[in-house]
Amino acid sequence: MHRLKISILIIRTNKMKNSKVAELLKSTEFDRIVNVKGWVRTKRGNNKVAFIALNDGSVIHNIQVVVDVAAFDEEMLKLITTGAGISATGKLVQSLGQGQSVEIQATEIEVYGTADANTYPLQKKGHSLEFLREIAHLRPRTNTFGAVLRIRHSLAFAIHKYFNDRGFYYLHTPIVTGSDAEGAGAMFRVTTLDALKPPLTETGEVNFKEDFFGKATNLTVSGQLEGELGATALSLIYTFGPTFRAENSNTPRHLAEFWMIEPEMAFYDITDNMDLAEDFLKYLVNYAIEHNADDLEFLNNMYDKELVARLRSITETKYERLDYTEAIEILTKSGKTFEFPVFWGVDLQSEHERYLVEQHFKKPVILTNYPRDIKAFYMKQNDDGKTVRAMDVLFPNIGEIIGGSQREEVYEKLVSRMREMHIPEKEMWWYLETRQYGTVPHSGFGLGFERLVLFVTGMKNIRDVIPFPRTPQNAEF
RNA sequence: UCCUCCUUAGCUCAGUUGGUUAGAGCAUCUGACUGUUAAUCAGAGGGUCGCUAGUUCAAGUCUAGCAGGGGGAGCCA
Repeated sequence: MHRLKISILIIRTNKMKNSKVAELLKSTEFDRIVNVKGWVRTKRGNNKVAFIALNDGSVIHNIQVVVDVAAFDEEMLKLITTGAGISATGKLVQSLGQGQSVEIQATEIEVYGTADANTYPLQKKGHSLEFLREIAHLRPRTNTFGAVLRIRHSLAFAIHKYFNDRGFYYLHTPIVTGSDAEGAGAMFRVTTLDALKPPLTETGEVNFKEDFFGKATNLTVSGQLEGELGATALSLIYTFGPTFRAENSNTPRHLAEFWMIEPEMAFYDITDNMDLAEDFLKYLVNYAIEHNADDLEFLNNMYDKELVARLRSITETKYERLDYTEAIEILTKSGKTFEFPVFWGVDLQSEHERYLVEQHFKKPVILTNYPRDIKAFYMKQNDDGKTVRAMDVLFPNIGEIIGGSQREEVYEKLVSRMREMHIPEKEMWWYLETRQYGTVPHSGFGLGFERLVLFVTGMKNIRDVIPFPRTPQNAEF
């Protein structure tokens, strides 16, 4: 009986509740024994007392673990270097030193895993974002990437919350698609055929009838067309999933694999669409300001002194809405010489968009009614015969953050546009049937998730706002 | 894909008109120090100067090719 009691006690001690750093730093319940587990950021001190800055990713701040050197095994303490994974138990007290409000006076420390200081690449200071990109498996352990990843999570959660609270349904559109008519860029082929000797047809072409799906398939470049199928049944839907583009784009704003949010709304016209886009963006930015204040403050101090002010202004200002035609007038009258000449009918270049947003209006701009020849086949045609009800939301620093439109719901108009643009009607029979049976006005848009995260974090390169970026010639990790 | 820049210690970077033994801070190791805040102080170890070829008496430095990376552009989200 006696023994049993002792063993139960031991088990209870070992299973003491682990507290997250975030929760301990906020606590005012002092003089209790707590346990915290995490990774060592730095250790400093002298031969009497050592201070361990411990981080577990729950918050950007570290908790200070105070170690009475005499009370611990010297060899064990030597194992505690930057990067080591440890568990520390001790009394939570108000800090005796400056710089932090609480600290833990350690009574017990367990080292789970060491990090050899001679080879561990992360140090206390001085890492470039370029270097960190090459060690993407370890960079989540840095302050910067901790902050970015927590903000990324918040925004993803806020997207679901925003739509759920407003009666939208999350629709899972396919990742593998047999339709190559989406027209949004080069696609990645999905196949189980032998790359060296694929089965051939009588005319010598690859015979995709023998492929897994019995036809040529690719990774999706957009969930929009399937999204429209959902919206013409559930009224309000959104998609939020990975998207793949095989473009050879090497820029700080492009990824081959990225995440996209695509709401699609029945009975919405282009104005409803713009209202939703503006309200949505303001909500998301505001959500981050409210829920990620510590992380934003860190990024503001380290990378971009105007970050928080810029985020605030985006939530407070009314976005400028104007026609493409008016934008062209502003640009031609601006007196500025652009690298790419401006005239009615051209697609706006980055330099033009940047001028409108950053210099002329100094706030986000929503452009509408673009020339139909530079926009997709499914956009609602205006009565002038020249323009379509497209809308692009342009943001400072990153340019186009949202692209959308009211959709063409009139069967005849849609078909004639498809013929003009050589979109294969036969393959798109299912899309066309939404216009044959109970067609209604509807609208939607696409938001590039990483571009949103880029804007909110103030990072400069899109490869730094996704854990494991996929870009041309790079699919490491 | 086009234009342009970069590559020197584990990391961040200096390195003059080509010239003897390539430097600093941080990190590491040793020592000192009773509460540190990127701790501090003293000392030590650490380099095929991205790779290959060339020019030259002599190349980290000049030239070419290749590799990796950055920035700008296009395509777009």
